[in-house]
Amino acid sequence: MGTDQRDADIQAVYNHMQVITRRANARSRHLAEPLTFVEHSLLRFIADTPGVRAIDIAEAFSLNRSTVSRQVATLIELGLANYDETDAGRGRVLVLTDHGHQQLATSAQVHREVVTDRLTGWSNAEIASFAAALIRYNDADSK
Amino acid sequence: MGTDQRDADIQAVYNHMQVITRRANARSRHLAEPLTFVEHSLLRFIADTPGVRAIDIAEAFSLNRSTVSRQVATLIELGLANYDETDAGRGRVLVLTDHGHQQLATSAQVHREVVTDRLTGWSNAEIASFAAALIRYNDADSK
DNA sequence: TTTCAATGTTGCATAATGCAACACTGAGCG
DNA sequence: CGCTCAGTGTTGCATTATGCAACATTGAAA
Repeated sequence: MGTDQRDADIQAVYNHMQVITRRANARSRHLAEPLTFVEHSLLRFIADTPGVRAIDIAEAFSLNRSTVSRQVATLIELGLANYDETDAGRGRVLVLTDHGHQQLATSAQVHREVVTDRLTGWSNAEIASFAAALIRYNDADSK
Repeated sequence: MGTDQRDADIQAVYNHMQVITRRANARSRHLAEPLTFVEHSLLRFIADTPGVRAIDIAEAFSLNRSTVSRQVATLIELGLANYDETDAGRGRVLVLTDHGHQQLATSAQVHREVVTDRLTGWSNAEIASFAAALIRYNDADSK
């Protein structure tokens, strides 16, 4: 009995993550706030990962090098990122420009507000618990 | 102070959902199990929504009619869905074929197993709570 | 019965992606 | 100290998902 319920709950987890993904994709096609979904993801990863190179992004996102190469070229064209000229070593290290940091902060705020609306009526503890579960879930995939 | 923590947790919720979306997209590009991400989503929506027409799918998924038209054509070519010939009325009602039901069940099982692995070490109560939070979160978006 | 709005389809364009071939460069070896 | 090669990045070409707009179809209502 406990097992059946557990399986049902696991199925629900998958189904609702699928819905989240579908809706996130749909939203990202229509509104490209200050930043595209791809741009936001990349900037955040660069900001959070000191010494990161294009190849690292490709691995982290399961994308082809060529795809990342083009996306990074776009970020640089937009003045959001740049190569760390002070760096020596294999490959080229990416860093955010001031503009990049600023745009990322703005974009994050926009999205945080959307999520805030959707979490109306949730207690602080419920949100904290939800965030913790999401983090735990993602950590399990990083292994 | 509670507010700061709440904001931080909300930001974490967004960030980790972004990761989930990114990874789901990446996985769906590489492995198309028995079914593609799009196919699985569509079949599940058709299965769960009696009397559904292509236009309903377009609205639910925020896709253009033309896109859905082509995707549905693919499902029919693959023998996964069909028009309900017994139906009269505006538009054409979609139903799953036996093969469609079967493939959806198989695909759901595959994904449930993946999720099961990632939820190793979680108690039944923790999973139930996570599923409930995801459902609650998605419901808030349907309004 | 006729008309029209709702629904579905198709031609054309765009964006994201993969693959493969090529170009560049630093690390380590002789 | 210079050479070679593996690691990294770029570019040409193809594919897929998507949107838009024009067109086709069809049931609902006058």
